[in-house]
Amino acid sequence: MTVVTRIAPSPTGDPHVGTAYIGLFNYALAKSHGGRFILRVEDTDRERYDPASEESILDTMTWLGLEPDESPRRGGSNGPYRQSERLAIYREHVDRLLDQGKAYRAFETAAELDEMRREQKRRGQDPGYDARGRAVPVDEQQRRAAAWEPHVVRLVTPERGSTDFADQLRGPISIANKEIRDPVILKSDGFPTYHLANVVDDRLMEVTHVVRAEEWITSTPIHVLLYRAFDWPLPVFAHMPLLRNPDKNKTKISKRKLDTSVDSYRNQGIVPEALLNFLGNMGWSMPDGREFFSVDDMVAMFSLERISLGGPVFDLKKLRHFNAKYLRELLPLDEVARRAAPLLRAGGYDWTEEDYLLDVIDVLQPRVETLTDFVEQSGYFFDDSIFYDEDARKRLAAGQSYLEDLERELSMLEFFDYDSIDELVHDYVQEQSVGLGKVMMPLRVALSGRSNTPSVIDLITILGKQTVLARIGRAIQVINSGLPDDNPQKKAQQEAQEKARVKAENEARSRQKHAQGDSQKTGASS
RNA sequence: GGCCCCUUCGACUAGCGGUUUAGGUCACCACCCUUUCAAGGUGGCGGCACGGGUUCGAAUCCCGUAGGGGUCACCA
Repeated sequence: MTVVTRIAPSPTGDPHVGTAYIGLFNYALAKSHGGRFILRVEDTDRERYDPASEESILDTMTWLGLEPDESPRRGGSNGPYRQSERLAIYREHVDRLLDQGKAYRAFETAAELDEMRREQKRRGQDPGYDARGRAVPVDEQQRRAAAWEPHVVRLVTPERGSTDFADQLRGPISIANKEIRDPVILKSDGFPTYHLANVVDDRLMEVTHVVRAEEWITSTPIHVLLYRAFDWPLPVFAHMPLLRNPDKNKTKISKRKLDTSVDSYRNQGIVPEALLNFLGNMGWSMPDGREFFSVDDMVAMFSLERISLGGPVFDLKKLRHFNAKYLRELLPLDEVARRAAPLLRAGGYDWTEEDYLLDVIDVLQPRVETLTDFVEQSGYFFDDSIFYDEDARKRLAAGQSYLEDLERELSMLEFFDYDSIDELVHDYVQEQSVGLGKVMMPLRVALSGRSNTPSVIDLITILGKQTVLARIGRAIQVINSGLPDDNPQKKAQQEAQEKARVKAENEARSRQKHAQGDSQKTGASS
């Protein structure tokens, strides 16, 4: 028997990490059995429907690499894969139940139902539909329906006993039938509810394993009853633990308390491999204890038995750690560069030599956690207008003589490669008999404007002779143009002037760049 | 509140009756490395919710309690 799994997202907003999570496990289960993985769009709620959402959910699955074998985009033999296009199918199935007396039309208005619940509450009863609609004779139901009286269709459920099913992860689950009470299966707008559409579609799409979030456990008896009403065999049910907020009580993951948008993580520079690996460790573990693994690795080793049931907290720090691991170890350098490039371009940076980019990425790699960190930390590699703040100026001033010496010595250096530079600088430091830091820090600041960067020798090597000399020269100018003194007004004025100058330069550069054409810009993914 | 599910370090987890003085990872702390910041290395802190059973033996099995979550819609 072919294993068929599915995810059934509702297009009601941004692609949700929960969808990615459940998608990953459905994908892994199907693929580990050589089966199929389906994506079906559950757009039966016309109130919350968001037309942009479906596209973005589909795009996100592609970005993640969890390509469905069948979907609205890809099609398939059991389509359509959008529930709003399957209304006739649901209608037909509802009619079957109606004909067999397994369902009935109910005509209560919303106000009536509200009143019923109020009354139940007043009496201290649990609120719930009291099956009053069953009392309406079938011919009357038909007559009123024919007269276009608004109504829903409800499933007849047993009043006594219990509905039992097996959860693959939790064992037998039994829920008393009095908890169920004739649920609506067809809404008055002619759209099915989740329960009906879900069961019918899973059956017609040959789904064998229903892997979904824990929150569905209590409505599973409705689905079981529907399968029985249609005389269909049950699929395997497996209810995954719910991802949790990092709050005190670990409540169900929610937009209010956590960023739940996959797109948002994507825009923050999280790579799909890391997100998936992180998610794969939520409630699941490799038999050999490996924590870093690809989706393919997961597929190779997957089994439902290794799922643990405690609700895992979605820990941003751990996600970032996984991402950092991918960025600096697991992904090859050129791949990291390939992914960072569009973000850098979007940030207004440019370069001509591919090797230059690789060098920059290479030295920055150990100090980034996300792709966007590359943009934040690499400005001085692409932008000559270094801004020296007060702290920087102090550091420059402290090393003025070293800068002057080194400018001269570097200008005379014939071979401007790492080893030569390294030798030159170290010789100089020895000559002067000062601490390395006393020389390196002013140099670092002169070249980058900041006090934390990769190794200074790397900086010099990558930036190249011309740029290095120019920057040291300008730094010396800055020192000579006036040390920051104790006059705060003057200081503020200086800084404002300097900032304005840098800003103007940046704008000029960016205008130039736009004018040159930006057909390659791909950074602003949405 | 009724019903259902869950419960190993702050977080993610390994463990499926004896190999356990409960292992790993993140976070945190310390040290090492070091021209800064990182990265990396070493070490540390820290847990089987509680109470009963079953058993020669329980984190592992059973019951209860507590705690947490979910669900009770013409939303999925």
